[in-house]
Amino acid sequence: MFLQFQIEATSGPARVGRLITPHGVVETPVFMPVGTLASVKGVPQDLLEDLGVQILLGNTYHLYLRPGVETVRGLGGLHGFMSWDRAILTDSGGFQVFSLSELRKVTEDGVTFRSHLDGSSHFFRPESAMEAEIGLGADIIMAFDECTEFPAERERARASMEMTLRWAARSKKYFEEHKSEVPWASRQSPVASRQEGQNPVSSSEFPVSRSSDDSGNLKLETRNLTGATQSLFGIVQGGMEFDLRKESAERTVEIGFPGYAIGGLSVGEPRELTREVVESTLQYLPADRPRYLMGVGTPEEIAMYANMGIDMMDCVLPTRAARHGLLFTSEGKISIKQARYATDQGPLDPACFCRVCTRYSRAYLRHLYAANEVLAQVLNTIHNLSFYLDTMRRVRHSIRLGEGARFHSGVSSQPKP
RNA sequence: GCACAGGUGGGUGAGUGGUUAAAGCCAACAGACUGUAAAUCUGUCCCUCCUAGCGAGGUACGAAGGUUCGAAUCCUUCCCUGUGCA
Repeated sequence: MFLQFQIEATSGPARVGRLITPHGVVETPVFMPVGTLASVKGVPQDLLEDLGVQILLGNTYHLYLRPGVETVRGLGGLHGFMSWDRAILTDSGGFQVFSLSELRKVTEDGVTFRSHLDGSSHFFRPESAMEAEIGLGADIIMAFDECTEFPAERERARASMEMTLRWAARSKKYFEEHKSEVPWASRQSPVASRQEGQNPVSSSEFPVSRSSDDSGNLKLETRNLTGATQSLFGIVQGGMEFDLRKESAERTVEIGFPGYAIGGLSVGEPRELTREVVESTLQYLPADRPRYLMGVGTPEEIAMYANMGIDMMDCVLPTRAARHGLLFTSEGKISIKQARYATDQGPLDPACFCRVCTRYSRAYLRHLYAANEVLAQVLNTIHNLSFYLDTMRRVRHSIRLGEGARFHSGVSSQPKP
């Protein structure tokens, strides 16, 4: 097993650690920006590196539909395709079993989706999802699960959980038999750039040099990945039933994975219930493995869950909300479209030192949004991601200081001068 | 000056006798967004009042008159705009 998880400090249930993947180190607790279609909408990869992003999400279902797994594989897997040499995690498509409920049919064997792009029919089963995730070549891949809808009757939640468990075992079996087929197995990790020797922001432990060859193609340089494989994480389900969560956790752990995710949350339930389910589930997940809470949350929530012992989180909220004009700041949420900001010369968040807050006024950001300029989406997304990443930096810092139990969110937790 | 074509709510633009305070789109103003079918979606968008409702009044389709039980819609005159001809 290539993935290593080192816990460096703890504070109560919270821990700070390092997740060592084939494509670099991820400091945990971590917030992982979502790049469903091999792109964090609006933000180029070099900027993500500047922001300190160490791991990105991609989505198997979406990439399978377009551009297609074999296309991505042929271009060096996701890392090579999107020119991102840091870690990547792919979701299996399990969430789409939930979110595309109008377009799918679930059976024991798998799920038939009708493509939201062209209506064509596609069948996903644990084995084919694994095949796709192996082809995409992320560092961490997720088992194919059924994200149980909310609300769900207890018996429905149980049946769904049982199926996810069977699918988890099938996922693992297929993965173990085929994990050597990852695009970068016993080969070079393809990462491309046209500039030689210029990689000023890379924090990778495996420096990657970049150049183009005589044919003008991007030359694929290298980190040594000999023997490296992907890591498959299991996913706990069980609806909002505490005992089902416990059973799902224990039986998933029994199957055995290098990391465990808590899924099936943030599907419309009250936020307080989310917290209770997470809290009740965490105790059944092994302390020496990374714990990943899927689909969460607001800045306050990611700080809270990190302090409860969650190591990894992802959420579309910062990126989607940014594109819709909702910005997270140390003073709360700001809807930059509001008329009140039309002549506001102040920075978006006076306590934030991101490249947006240190350069542009609220009036300008509001204008960009109102004028429907693409730059509005870019700048708003950069700010929100910066705010989320700052939030996690502060959380990690406070855990190291033994203050993990304290509540931290974004720059507001910074001591005021 | 003559001949056509027009003048509708912030804009655009439907509507050509009653279910029209007047479609749709845009703008404007709010709100939502949590493993991305999301640069999306929802609401408000003439004024006043309240018991806040497919509520009550009042204004309103260039202007003024008229026909009609009833007019943005039909008629008359006037004003204005565009195009063509003088």
